Amino acid sequence: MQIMIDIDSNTPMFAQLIEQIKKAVQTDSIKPGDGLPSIRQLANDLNVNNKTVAKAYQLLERDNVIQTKGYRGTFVHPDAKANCSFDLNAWVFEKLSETIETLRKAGATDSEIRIAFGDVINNRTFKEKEA
Amino acid sequence: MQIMIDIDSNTPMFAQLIEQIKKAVQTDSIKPGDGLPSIRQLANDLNVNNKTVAKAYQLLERDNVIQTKGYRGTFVHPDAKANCSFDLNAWVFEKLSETIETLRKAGATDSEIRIAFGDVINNRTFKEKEA
DNA sequence: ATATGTACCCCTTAATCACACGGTACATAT
DNA sequence: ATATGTACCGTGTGATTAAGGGGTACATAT
Repeated sequence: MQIMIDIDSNTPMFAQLIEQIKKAVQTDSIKPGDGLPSIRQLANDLNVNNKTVAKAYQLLERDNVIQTKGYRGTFVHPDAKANCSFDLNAWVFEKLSETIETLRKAGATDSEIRIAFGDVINNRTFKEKEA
Repeated sequence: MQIMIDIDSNTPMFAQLIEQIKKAVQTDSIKPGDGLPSIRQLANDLNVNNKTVAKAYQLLERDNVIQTKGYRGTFVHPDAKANCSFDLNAWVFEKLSETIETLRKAGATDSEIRIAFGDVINNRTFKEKEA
């Protein structure tokens, strides 16, 4: 498995990592149980920050594509191939599309929608905007 | 009907205008058919920009609280009092809360949700991020 | 000692946005 | 002429964010 990172790409580096590792799983380039390079090592090889690799690994583990076993390292998840096919971000995109379409049809301004969205995601209860 | 604007308030000026006009309707301080000050005049009285007043008026008209009759001026909507009770922004807030809660429970990161939201509301089709 | 994932603290960069303002112009009708 | 709502061009300010980096530390186990 070889990973290439394009610094000048429009897609962020951690996303490139996720893409390529998923592709490696889908093409059987790496199989369940295989060990992945450690965060520090991969970061060093690619000349990126540890946190960038760690971010990619965390998201991959959340999606059950890889598994981290503490001090023992990181491994490909048993059901990696199946879990690769589900794209959480695509699903999030769809759900938000539906909701926003509803709000727009109700006459809400994009600006209003954006503000309400910001309030919700920052756990600001409605109309409670302090100084 | 008297309107007061607090420049230093945390709530934007156009929102203050909406609040006070709605309150004036709810307290029968102004009644359906009554004429409202013109945009330019109210802006001048309050020492704010025309566009700030215009924005408030447009939102009030969308919510059927007031009615603009072109060159004849702006008037209180026949069903103003009833339409005042419905707060579109509160409804938008609720709808977004439900959706975001669903997404969070599915494991989506707030950052991921924010990015997807930005893509949707800017009419960027999924994963089509050009340079 | 060494390596593992992980969790904090800090920072810079570029981008986006709400809010408000300024000006200019238009068709409408008085 | 004058006033109405409306639409378009622009400006600037302050806030928020993603992405990435730098550093330091921890418990775990070899």
